Amino acid sequence: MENQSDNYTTLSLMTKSSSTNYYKDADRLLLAVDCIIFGFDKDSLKLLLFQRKVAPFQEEWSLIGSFVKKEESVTKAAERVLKTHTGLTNIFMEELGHYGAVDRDPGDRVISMAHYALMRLQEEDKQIAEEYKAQWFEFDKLPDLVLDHQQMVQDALEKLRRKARYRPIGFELLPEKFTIPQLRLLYEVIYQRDLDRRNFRKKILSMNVLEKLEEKDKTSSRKGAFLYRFIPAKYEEMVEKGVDFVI
Amino acid sequence: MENQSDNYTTLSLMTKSSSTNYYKDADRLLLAVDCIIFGFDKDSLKLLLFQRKVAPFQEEWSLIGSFVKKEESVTKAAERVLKTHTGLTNIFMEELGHYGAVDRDPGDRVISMAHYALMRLQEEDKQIAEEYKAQWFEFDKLPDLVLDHQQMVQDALEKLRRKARYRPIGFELLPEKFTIPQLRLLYEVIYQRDLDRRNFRKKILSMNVLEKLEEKDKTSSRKGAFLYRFIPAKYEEMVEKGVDFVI
DNA sequence: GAAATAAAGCGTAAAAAATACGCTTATTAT
DNA sequence: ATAATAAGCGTATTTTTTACGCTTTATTTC
Repeated sequence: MENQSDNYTTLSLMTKSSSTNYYKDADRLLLAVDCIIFGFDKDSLKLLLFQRKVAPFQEEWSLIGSFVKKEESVTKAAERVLKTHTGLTNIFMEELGHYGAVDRDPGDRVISMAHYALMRLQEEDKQIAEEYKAQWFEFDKLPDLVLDHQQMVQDALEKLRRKARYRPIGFELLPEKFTIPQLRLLYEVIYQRDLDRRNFRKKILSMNVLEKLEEKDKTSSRKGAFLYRFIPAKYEEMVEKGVDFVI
Repeated sequence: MENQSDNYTTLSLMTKSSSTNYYKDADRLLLAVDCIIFGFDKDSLKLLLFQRKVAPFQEEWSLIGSFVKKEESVTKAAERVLKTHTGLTNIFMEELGHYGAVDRDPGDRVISMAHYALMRLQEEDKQIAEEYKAQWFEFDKLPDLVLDHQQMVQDALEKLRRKARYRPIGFELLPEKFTIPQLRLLYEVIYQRDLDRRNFRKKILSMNVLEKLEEKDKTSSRKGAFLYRFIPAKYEEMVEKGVDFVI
């Protein structure tokens, strides 16, 4: 399926379009995807990193990434990267933007399409990461990263903040069932500021996108807090009505 | 400066990184930039298109675009495209996103980095466009476009709307001096809905980012309306103070 | 040159949303 | 049984948004 040839001309002859040979004068470049993977674990934001396997900068900390192959879409490449390093699919992932400076990678001219993803973290995920030689870092204690990955991480956090304000992506970072205080804590971590306990509850409940369950979670308080579930259909309904989701 | 070789191996040997030959197994792809250029002319939104010069789809209507060259950044490529087709530089331009489906271009595997740009339109610009074989179309009377360009245009309009709501990019579409009613009309065109004359004025003036001039513009009413100028420094001040720009 | 016209511009009131914060409730540790 | 603690509820206050009447300034028409 994947073509391992490193000779472009040969490869070109093997594709359907080569016969007409349009665009033959254009430069051919290396295109990569890099993924900024956010994880949320109880009360802190984490980032998935791994030690680069190839030179240059071998063994240094890096975002997970790969080159885009000729026969896969950029999106598919990003999904492949995620699967390769976490074993997971069906994770919320979105384009962040391109990083295309000529000299961003001393190894060669490489343009990277950065993507960011959100996932809920549980013990099993940490073990899985280790299996795949990746590691979760506290967001505010990151090591130095290769190339322009530091910049990507910073841009991704900004995008996450902006996006989370107007779209219900925060739920991607929580387990299916969560309490209102947990949800609030998540937003406090993302925005790095306190949110009023009572007003936050009022606001989120007034949007009518949560279903209250009978169970309580008692791991973080004596009284315990009721569990809720996010109902995507109700969110759609809300959008239809023209009401905004704003936190 | 530009390398015209279509043989990757040869080209590779000529670059600084080829000696170490990192990444030699990765596929090399064609990367393009396409630009969605919005123009605003008195009271209507327009889009710049041109007739494609190369096969396939030669002579059909297309966004302006080009392949990214090995020795230029993606951003520089987008600026080059704009300059080539309008003669203009220093135009507000921003990344829209990538279009990377494997079969999006039957000519070859091409990934496109779409960018959108905003510009004020005056008579001279229309003539310039003609010189460059480009043409301004009313936004709601666009011809069929090649490839996935229709999708790009639709996505760009959505991004423009979202962005214009929270960032002062609307000013990019107006002449340096403009009246409040003109500014309102622009937003009405972008959002396709009426905005209350009096409330709009109140809101925009309360932000304190405009400087009132002594001159009046009398082209669109008997009474005439005072001209204003957008002061970027005041906008920065506003951002510093933590006040939001929201229309 | 007076009257009619039309958009620009100003102001005020009502409605809705955001914020601040006191008080009650449920549970557990002592 | 009581103290402690976070969850949850309610109410008052402030701020923002929306609706819309009225005045002003210049032009066109008669």
